Amino acid sequence: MLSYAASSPQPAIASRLPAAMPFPAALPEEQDSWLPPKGMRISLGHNDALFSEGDEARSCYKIVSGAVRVVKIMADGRRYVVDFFLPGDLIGFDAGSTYEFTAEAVVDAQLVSYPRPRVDMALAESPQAGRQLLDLALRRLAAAQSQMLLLGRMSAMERIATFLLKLQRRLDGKRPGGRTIALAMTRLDIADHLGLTLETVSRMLNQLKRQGIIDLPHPQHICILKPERLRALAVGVCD
Amino acid sequence: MLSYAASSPQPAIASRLPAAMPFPAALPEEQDSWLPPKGMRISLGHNDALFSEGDEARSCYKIVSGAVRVVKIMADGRRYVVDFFLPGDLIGFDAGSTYEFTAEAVVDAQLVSYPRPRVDMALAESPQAGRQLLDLALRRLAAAQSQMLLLGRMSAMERIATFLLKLQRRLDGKRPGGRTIALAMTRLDIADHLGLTLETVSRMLNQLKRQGIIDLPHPQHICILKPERLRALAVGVCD
DNA sequence: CGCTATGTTGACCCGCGTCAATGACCGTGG
DNA sequence: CCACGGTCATTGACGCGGGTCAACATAGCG
Repeated sequence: MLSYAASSPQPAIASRLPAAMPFPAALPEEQDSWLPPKGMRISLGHNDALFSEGDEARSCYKIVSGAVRVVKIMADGRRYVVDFFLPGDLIGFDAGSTYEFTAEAVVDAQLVSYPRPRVDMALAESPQAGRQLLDLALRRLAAAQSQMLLLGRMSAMERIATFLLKLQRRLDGKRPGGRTIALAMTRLDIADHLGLTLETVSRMLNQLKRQGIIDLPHPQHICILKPERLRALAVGVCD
Repeated sequence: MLSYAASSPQPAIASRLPAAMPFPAALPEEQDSWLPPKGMRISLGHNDALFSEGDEARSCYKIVSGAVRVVKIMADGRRYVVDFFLPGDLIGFDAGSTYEFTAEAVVDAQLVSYPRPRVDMALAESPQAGRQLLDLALRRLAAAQSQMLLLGRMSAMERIATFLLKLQRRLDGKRPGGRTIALAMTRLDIADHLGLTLETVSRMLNQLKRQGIIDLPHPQHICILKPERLRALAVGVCD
């Protein structure tokens, strides 16, 4: 069983220039015009923690660049990656008084922080602000439910195929047309998100490559050659 | 692979008297005082569908008595039970214009329906109504996330133990003190909720019985004899 | 009473986890 | 520029947890 050394708990405030930026800069993705106009800028380095399970929830954050993963960890070190957050995504708005999971930068990332009192004020003022936040929560809930179907009932190959397609659609909104996915996360991150092991993820990806369905020019770059076959695999048409 | 014959799609409006009522009558569980005062009463018989995936979302519902399961079904018949809903619970409030899963009565059930236009009106009027609905959505989201950890990373025994403890806590709020859980759902329902098979659920329950941790006086009744040992199993202390 | 739905139990097997060895890549310092 | 060490990915061998299949038990229910 793996255990994960907790990286330094305090966020690295020191600014860094991201060397390689696998994800494009933010577009105004989610409807969050209701947020307070200006928040404090935060820079995180590779694997830095933004907050940890149990921390007092002081702020919520919007990703500007890079990528963040949200993880839950069991007592014995088993890890589950609840979700990956990309530029434009809002994170931590669903916490009560305390965060119930840990957030870490997958790669160097820039965020904007919105103190919760400020957010609550904005919610109290604008009637449709609450509505938009509710809609966001409901979208997250729907996504969580289809992830439960994936974890509960899909084979390894179906999970991988579903993940790749979903990731492509997400990135397509930002940088449309690209058939090549620039992966920010490692095989282990993907495995912990899909309820698999990193070996299984690697095997499935290379099996897809051998079948000519995807290409792997670089470990972190996945090129989808035959989306329709991937779609068939995601629905369970065998091999 | 099992396939599930779709029961008659239209809800059985004909009233029935529930013969055995495994769940107690509703208490004012969730804070939903903001709901319109009176909604239409609905009675469902065993396995009747309340609504199906793809139906136009006209209403949301509150369970008065009985139990309802919410399921997602894959093209080839694989099934996942997203959640079970007990008296006091609100169902269908998270739908967009159309339901994205099917709701069926586990046992005979009574519900109250609230037409969505009526609900939207209540939301527009009261400022804290929206806040309470948001809180409800966020509680559901948190529950979904811990279910993902269960599905992605827990062994069969850990899933069963976690499920039993969670179910007991839920029922305890309504009928406190009881060490015996009156199960409304079958082994298949439980299996489809935990990402297992009905045989595995049966084996694990009987293994717990052999170890003296629970008793099974009747297939639908589970008596928790040693909650602390169950709690240990849920966290992963082996056997 | 028999019919049907549900639950139990055993035998077998396979998909994926586990363990281990090797390879590719990258930043760092000599 | 290259040697070195660390991280990540790949690949193979092997085993096990839980899925699959099948037989039988039990319990409501007409």
